[in-house]
Amino acid sequence: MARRRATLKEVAERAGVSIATVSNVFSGRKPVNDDLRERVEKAARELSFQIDRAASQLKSGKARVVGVLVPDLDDTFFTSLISRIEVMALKDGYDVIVASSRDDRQLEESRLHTLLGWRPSGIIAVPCSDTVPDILVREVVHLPTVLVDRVIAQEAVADTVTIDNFEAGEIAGRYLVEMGHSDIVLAASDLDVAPIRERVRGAVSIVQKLTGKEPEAVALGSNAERGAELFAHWLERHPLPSAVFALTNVTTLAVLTALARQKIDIPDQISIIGFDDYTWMSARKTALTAIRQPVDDIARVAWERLLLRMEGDVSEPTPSILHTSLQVRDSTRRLVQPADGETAQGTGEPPAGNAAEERPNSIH
Amino acid sequence: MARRRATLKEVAERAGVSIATVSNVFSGRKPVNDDLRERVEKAARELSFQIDRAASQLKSGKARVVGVLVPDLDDTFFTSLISRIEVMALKDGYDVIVASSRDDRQLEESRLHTLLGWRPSGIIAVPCSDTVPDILVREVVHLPTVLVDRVIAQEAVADTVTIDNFEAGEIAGRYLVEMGHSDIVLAASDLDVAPIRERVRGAVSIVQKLTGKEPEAVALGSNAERGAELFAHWLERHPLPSAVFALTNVTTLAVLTALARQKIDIPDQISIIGFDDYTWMSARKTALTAIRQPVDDIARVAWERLLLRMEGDVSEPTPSILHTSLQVRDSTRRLVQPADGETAQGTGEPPAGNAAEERPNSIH
DNA sequence: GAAAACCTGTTAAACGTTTCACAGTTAAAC
DNA sequence: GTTTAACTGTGAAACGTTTAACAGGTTTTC
Repeated sequence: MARRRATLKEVAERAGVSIATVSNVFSGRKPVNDDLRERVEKAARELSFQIDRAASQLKSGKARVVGVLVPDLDDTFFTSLISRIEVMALKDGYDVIVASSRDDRQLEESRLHTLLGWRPSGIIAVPCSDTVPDILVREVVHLPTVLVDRVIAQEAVADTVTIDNFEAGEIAGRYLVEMGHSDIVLAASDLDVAPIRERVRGAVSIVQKLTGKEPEAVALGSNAERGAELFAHWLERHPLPSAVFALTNVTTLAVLTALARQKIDIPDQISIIGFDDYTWMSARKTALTAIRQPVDDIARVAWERLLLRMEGDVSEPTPSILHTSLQVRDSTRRLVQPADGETAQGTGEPPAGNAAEERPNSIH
Repeated sequence: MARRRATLKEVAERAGVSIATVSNVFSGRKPVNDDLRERVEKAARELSFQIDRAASQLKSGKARVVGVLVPDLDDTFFTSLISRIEVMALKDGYDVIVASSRDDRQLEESRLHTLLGWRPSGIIAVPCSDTVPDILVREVVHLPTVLVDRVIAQEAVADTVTIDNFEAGEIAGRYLVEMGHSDIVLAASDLDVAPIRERVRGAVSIVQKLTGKEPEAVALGSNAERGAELFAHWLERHPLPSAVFALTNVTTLAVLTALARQKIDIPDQISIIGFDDYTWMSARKTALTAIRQPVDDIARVAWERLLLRMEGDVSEPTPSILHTSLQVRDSTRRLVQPADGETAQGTGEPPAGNAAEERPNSIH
């Protein structure tokens, strides 16, 4: 059915010029006289012509595509990342091919393989585990690659953009301790993932240092519903901790769901620090205190590094480590019980209780 | 830097066969003897060869790519859609190219244009307005196209997958009336968008029919933060309505944010029905009653139709209209004031007040 | 046992671009 | 007024595949 798409040749004939000229009009790599250019543009319009990327790419070897691989397209953190990368890529004239590994190492390899079939100019990948996929390790020499988020920055064979996960754990841990908490649970997704381990390490080390107690880490996976069940189950067999620090946005959701189901009040019965910062977190009566990842910056830095590489930079792999901040809202309650010793007056900013301070500390 | 990627020719030489044979091994379109096939596969592995899609596509004219265009990659509804489409596409051997129009008609045209440059086998598009972009209208003859969500099913030139927006409005409106509400506000995003208009029409008509009152529709745009401001502003100059029906997930967020900031209690001071169904909606003490769109089904139906078209089906454009359901949770309170007349006993399912019934109706 | 049919592999011609080398033509330089 | 340089346009050769047409060799068929 239907007529084939127009080609350079047809446009050239219609405009009465050579195909090289038409190509020049479209690629802009050589100047073309104004009237000729107009003739060409008119002809192209009439045939609703558009350059065939496959042919263009085959001949020029240049792709103007970047592949983006993430572990999960249902996780807002990754889609925010993609959203921002897409904007910047467009600005610089690149298209984006998206692939999801669904947290499966094998699928990851295979998705990466197809991605490479596009001969992309670059790859931005969030590996699903902290071991960089073999196929990427091999390609990294030829192909600009930026690894984001789930990477061990020091070990990486390519540029990396990560947050300071240890610090993130520390910030949350310190804040909780300053608010008088010491009976703290860490809602982790998966302890096999390096960044999560780091967050745990950070939180554990500071809490231990300041209070002598060691927070327990619970693994809730990366599905909110399942996580909620796991956490509910955990709650059944343990006394209620005074605070939970959720280590990912999914576990934040899992914890909140479980607590909501059991009608446990936040922050009166339990304090919460969440992870990531999304609109829904403040669209609640008790707005959520959370560790904010600078998604915009992560995306920007990742794109900038990739662009640099695609433009030919061959310097040593650079790790970029960005910093998180604590978004203080209402979900963390100051414990009134006497602090043990001087520990609560730790380092860092003052307990910054703007919102937290205001709320009545009554327990009902 | 670094060696070029291997080509068919190099693999052929190394395996001591012709390039046609290598091609056959990879495309599987002609059988190849086992020992030869093994030789080829070995050679390919050693050179880490992979078919060049550009060349393959140029020659064969077949792309095995579909373009997916959505208005906003930060909107979970669209990313869920993409996520599901990606899974199914992969299963059927297609890759996905994602583009976002950022709700901008002009950008939409241009993104669509680049998408077409890939010579995709098909397009799934969520237009940003209800007028189908010119470029698509022209292409629809050549190119399998499925229009999703923001379309007027009856007028479309291509297959469409939508929900019954009028019905969605009715369901929410009827439920609110049955719960005793008549002073209702509709939190719309943009009244220029057909589906939103339909939702408004549905809600207005049923509420008017059952109570004689006409709900007011407020336009809050498609950015949650801005929407929250607009709604807060609206709240300042109007008496508090007894219920709000938010017509999109973003306006749901906007309304909740505004209410949270003003410390207006849900459902004691105001009842809410949200739109879409996401984890965060039930991860709250007062879980949100909401109109649930069958995202899975929408994605599935869209993909199935597209696949059919890509396989050569040339029948008339089919509109698929899916149905929403009300997810009753705790954010809608039963009003105790005497119902005006018999109106509240309308049609449809009983006021189904499982969760809503339980909560104390005290106003504090 | 010859003809037909079937396998399996090869040769070579595209596909629609980009881009190099070149050819006119005009402008600048001396 | 000739030589150089600068500008614009064209011809034609790739790029790495797919695929029709064909060529042997083996098997089937009558």
